Amino acid sequence: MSKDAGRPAATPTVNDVAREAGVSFATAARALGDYGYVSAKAKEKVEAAAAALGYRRNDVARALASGSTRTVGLVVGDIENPYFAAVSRGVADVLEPEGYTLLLANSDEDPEREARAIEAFSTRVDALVVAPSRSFGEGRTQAVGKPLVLLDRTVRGLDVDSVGVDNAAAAGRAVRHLLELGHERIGVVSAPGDISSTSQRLKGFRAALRDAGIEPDESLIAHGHSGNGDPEDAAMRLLDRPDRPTAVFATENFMTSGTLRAVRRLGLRIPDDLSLVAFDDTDWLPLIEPPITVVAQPVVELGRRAAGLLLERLRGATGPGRRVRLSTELVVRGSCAAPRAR
Amino acid sequence: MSKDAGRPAATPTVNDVAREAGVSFATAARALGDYGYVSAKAKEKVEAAAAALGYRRNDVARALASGSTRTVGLVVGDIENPYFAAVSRGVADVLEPEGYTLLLANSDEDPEREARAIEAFSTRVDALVVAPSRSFGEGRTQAVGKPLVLLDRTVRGLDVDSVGVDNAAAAGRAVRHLLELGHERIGVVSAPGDISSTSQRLKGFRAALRDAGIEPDESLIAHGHSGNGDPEDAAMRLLDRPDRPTAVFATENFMTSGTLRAVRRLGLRIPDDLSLVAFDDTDWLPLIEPPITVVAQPVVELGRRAAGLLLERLRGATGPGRRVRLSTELVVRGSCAAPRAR
DNA sequence: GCGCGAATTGATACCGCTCTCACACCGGAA
DNA sequence: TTCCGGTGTGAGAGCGGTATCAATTCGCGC
Repeated sequence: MSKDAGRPAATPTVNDVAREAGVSFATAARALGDYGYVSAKAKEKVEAAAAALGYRRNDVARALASGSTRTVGLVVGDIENPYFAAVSRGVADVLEPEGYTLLLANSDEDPEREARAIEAFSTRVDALVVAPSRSFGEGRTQAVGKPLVLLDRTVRGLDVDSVGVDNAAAAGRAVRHLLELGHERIGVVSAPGDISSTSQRLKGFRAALRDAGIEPDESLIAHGHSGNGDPEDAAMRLLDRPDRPTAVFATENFMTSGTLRAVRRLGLRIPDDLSLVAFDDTDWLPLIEPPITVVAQPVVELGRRAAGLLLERLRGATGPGRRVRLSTELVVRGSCAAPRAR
Repeated sequence: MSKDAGRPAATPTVNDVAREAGVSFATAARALGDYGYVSAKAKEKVEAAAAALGYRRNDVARALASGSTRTVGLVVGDIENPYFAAVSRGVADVLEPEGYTLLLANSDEDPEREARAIEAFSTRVDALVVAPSRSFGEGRTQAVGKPLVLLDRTVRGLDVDSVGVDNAAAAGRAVRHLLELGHERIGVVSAPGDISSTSQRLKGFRAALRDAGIEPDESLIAHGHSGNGDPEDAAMRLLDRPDRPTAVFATENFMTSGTLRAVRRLGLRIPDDLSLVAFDDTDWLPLIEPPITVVAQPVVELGRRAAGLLLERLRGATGPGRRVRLSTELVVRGSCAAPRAR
């Protein structure tokens, strides 16, 4: 019995460790899992055996037995959007020190892929952060039955935690900046309007105009999808016409770069021929000539707060959904000027 | 018995479905799991019951029992780097249709966080894609014992699949572009040299100079970390001196934007005062004035290929590690010109 | 009508871990 | 000495699936 050849070649289990350490399975499990009563001596033996065998805990089994995966899922619209990339960093920053792992899924702003992602997550995560698409229904979330935080967007009639900014107010601030410079014909290059954050921004845009006594001209609102080229086309529709607006508000990262591409293609000069305010700041917007004026969201902080809310729920907090609304900042750079006399 | 109150409130299991459908557990499991023999009638009953109860398969349990998680882990250096964002999209594009879920972890280019991420993944994924940090050791991967694909970088002495580009050749091409324009004092703003892809790019840089009969001047190579501000400082060190180079090669996204910030701060004009070639293309580099000339990697395709290799291994392919080297493209835009006479 | 392989079904042994129990032991209070 | 609460340990029952195997039923050729 002293010479037992043929140790299990595969990854060792608690059982193997127990045998090696000369204790019962239960004791080994306690030592390894760090719960219950274990004498210092036993713990030491077990740990030595574990090290010798190269034991590593099987998280899948642990999750099944304990009912907790120590994992959080994040469903974003598009990871290539710097907004989401930054948010995901914020989420991970808070979650990782707590021992949680972040799972990420791209919905590509496609409700069907979103549904699949949530479905796939439903049994393998403890909680979810979702940037909900247009058709994000209650059905989905109820089915999940786990802590959920909505990111950036909200869903009518859904009483869950959410994190974002006051999109209408932020957009209004951007537009007011243009109005104050004297612009009256202001166009918008917008993401699809069925996303709640976008529709709020449009609402803020219209409200700001009305407050200034200007009736919003819906024909000056061009919509593009975030796919390749589409935002540029939308911007072209808006700018390649004789009565083009003197200023443009771009509602989101991809719309901003699309607008800039169109501007370049048309040979327009900013801010002489066209003023531009963008929603969302990025690394590179200050590097454009002239640097672009933006309404900046505290992106990383948004992620942190989302993770914070989740953590509270995971720790048992109950109660109605909370709305965290962080404030935005108008960063004035060089892309806006008074409109030229026609 | 016809009236059974108190159905399980929690998410139903196969057992609940079986009871509801009036079949045995085994049959329900087969119908739900889509394996073995099940009569059409039984399957129908089970599916109806599952729908009625709102059954959803528990992936954790399935993973434990089957030994496969249908999940792949991706460890990137920094998700905010467009390079990694694009690669992750490529990986997901290939994996998702195959029924795999993508897990993502940020290492922040920190060996310790990388180790933790891999550790956390080791038991919950079927395979890994890793952009290895400097100190990525064999120990780590052997311990994992699962299909592994190295991304962008390689590790000496590690015989595993890897995907990337010929960094030395690509860098050489960029530098030659500058040489052909007549530059002789060429500087580099570089990421840390202990990352293999970066060191290869530096190697290519030096080789190209030597081929042109120029002895590389190490003092013209400035290193920055990808953290905030650091790349800009590195670029400042290089550019804010009387004998500054007439051209700069930026080895990576963050180095490129850092260089541009420094250029702007110093009031230099591109390409009059300084020519610039960057490694890696992004959405916005064409929008800079002048648009930046780059060596572009097929980023999404790199991710796809990595996923492809993984899939083959997951299907049982064996054999020595394969190296996939995709080709890069020099995209000449407007940021390079002949050096001005001093 | 009988025989035999294929189709179908049920029972049950795991997967590797968590967690509840029962039991043994120990020292101090009664 | 007896009783008792706190420690330490081992047994064993799940968690919710997958997979194997034996038992039963079905269909069809002869």
